[in-house]
Amino acid sequence: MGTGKQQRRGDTRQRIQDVALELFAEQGYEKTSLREIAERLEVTKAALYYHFKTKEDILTSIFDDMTRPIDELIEWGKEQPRTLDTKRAILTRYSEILTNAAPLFRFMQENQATMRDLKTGESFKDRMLALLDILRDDDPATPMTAQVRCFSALFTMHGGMFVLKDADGDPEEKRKAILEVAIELVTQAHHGA
Amino acid sequence: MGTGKQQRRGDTRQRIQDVALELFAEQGYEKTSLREIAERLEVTKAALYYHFKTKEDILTSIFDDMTRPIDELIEWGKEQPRTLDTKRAILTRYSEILTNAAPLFRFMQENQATMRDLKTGESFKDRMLALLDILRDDDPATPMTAQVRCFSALFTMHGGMFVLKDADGDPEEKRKAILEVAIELVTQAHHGA
Amino acid sequence: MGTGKQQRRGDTRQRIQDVALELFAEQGYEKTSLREIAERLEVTKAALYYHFKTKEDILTSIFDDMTRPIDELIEWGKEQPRTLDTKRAILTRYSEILTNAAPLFRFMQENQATMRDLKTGESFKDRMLALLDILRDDDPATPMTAQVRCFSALFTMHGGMFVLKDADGDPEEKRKAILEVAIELVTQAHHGA
Amino acid sequence: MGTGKQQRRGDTRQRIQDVALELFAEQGYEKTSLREIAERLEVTKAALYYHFKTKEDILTSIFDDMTRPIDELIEWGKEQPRTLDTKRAILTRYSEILTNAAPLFRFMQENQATMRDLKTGESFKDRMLALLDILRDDDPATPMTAQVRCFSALFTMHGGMFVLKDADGDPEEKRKAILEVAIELVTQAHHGA
DNA sequence: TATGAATGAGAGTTCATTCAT
DNA sequence: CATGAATGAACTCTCATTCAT
Repeated sequence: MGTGKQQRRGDTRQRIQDVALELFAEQGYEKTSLREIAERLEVTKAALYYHFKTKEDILTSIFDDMTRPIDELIEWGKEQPRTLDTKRAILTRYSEILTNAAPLFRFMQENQATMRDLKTGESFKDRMLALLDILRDDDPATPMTAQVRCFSALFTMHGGMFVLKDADGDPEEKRKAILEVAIELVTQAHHGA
Repeated sequence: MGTGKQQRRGDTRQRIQDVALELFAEQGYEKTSLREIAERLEVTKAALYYHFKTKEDILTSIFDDMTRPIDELIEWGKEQPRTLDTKRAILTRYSEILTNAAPLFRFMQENQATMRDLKTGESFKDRMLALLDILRDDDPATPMTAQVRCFSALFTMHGGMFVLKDADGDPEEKRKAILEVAIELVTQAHHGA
Repeated sequence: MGTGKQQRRGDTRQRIQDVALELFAEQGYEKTSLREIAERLEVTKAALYYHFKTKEDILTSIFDDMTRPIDELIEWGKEQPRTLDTKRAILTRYSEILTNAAPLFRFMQENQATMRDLKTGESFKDRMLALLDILRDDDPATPMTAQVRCFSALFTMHGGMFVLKDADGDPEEKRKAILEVAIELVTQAHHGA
Repeated sequence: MGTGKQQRRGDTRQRIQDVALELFAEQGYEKTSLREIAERLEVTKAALYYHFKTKEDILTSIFDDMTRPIDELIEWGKEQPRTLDTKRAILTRYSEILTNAAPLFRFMQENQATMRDLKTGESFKDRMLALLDILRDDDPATPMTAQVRCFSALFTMHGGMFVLKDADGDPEEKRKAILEVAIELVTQAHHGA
């Protein structure tokens, strides 16, 4: 209904990011060619290069926009006392972040090999470790199982998103169940288990 | 001398699989070219095609060899009563399988996007679901959290492998800690939590 | 402050030529992109097209400005008697022209393949032949060696510029030595050797 | 007459070098695309990559074959006494080398900007300097003009090839004239002029 | 006097794959 | 049991150029 090329002006950069993430998540980073992205947008490949310096740059730019909430969460977490309440809050907020940026996290989950040699991947790993640092206690007496529980909580949340995608049931209910289990894991760890 | 090309006769097929898995795990499936594999083996690309029909075929053959233990485990599990002991045994044996074929599972973990459109990937996913089916009870009254706990157990074991790779501590100890947490999760699920 | 964009007004055309010649001489014509030129000037590529019709046009314009002295020299030379003194004067003045427009001549020296299919290149070659015509005598009895000596004189002057650039010694002294040899070559030619 | 694809087997590498040099000399290195080379040979671009690792590698391989005579000449020259006879012999033999590999030297002459950032170019420059070192005397009292005469001799020979290409007269006669002038220049230099 | 946005053509390069020998 | 030679399709990326604003 008239939303043709007119409305597109000025938002091309954004549209590239959207379509790219869509395809990256759908097919993987390596298997998605710039030709595909361009075709789906009905622009030329060269147009992509007007807005982004390289293919990797497209991906990076998507991350930059979407990982800001995580950085804020980490910063906030670092300033809080290491209480169980803090940890619960971290997980709760992280669960929301995950939900809001689901395609991006699905992409990461499924393209770890690719992420590994992208600068962006490296920095994301650092963020995860920072979150882990907040969840677990630095006490050297902390048993190994407690550490396992903590990363298990994180993994459960990440994995849950797209595993339960296929399962039946209300998405919101599923999300809450995942969060609940994650919180429980961290709670046990907090109590030294 | 003597360990040169002489000894190599006849085991080329095996050597291709070894090197291929090594590289696939290291760099990802898409980013590993047949040229690289051939070069590292000091044979020509064409030689690979004598032993395998396609690139995908190399990967598939590796899986065929290595997933047999899982199939046996599933078959065994299906015939057992759905007791907690059975589930514990499943997890314990699965932990060993994972350890024995670590590079392969690391590969799967990091190349999910690739796995998705390989026939092999599909069938592996089926195996995972079969395992899940044994771990969780089919009772429709089973709460969602119980289901989450089950796949969380599986995810924890998968993820643990290469997350704890970087962490300090004795590998065997780490493996046991992971298994312990996984069993606990399934136990809770078994009790309807 | 004050030497910023303010002072630049109106001399953009000149600045483009300067930067372009700089880069053309440094990297060659083909390997210098308009993007580079624009970036170094902190303007957009499109701005270049406001001032010049094509890339080649930029180069041509530089030549037009800088080859005028040569045209004047040729014109002057044609009107003079073909004495040895005239030839000496030609070489002396040409040596000065070369020194004043060193980057341009370095560019030509090193980009002959490019020059060949530029209209400008063709016309420059004509100029060289015109100079040669003045230096050598048209007498059909002139031995081949005399002709060789004449173009050798020209070549020596051209090549000297950037060969001796690396050598040690005072630049002005080197220039004089080159001129001296060139004059000697033409002198010998003039005397029929 | 039956010299179709049959005869071509096994000499593809050589044919690529031949055609490449032909085109490089004709149009310049940058302006010659691999597509052109491939088309003229009636093979695909990929075939070129079977025989050579990169475009630059094609050029390098041509040089490797053709500069061997120069290396031998330099080696020979270094072992000789620095007499005038030696220098004359150097020039004479160099003149023959130049004639035999005329297209290559024409290419170098006209693509100096390109040569400059090729490893091959660097090493060729070294060879020229080595030749110069033999021609000129290391005596610090040697006047600048003597040095100029020496490189002028070399330049004259290089330049002569393709300048006199257009001129009228017997090629062999022209070559001899050039050689004569070059020898004279070096002779004068040798006598301290 | 310039810019922002885009294009079409083409570059060099790599890939999985084939097949006669 | 393997190689040498080649292909076709695709890739990422760069270029000179255009044009409405």
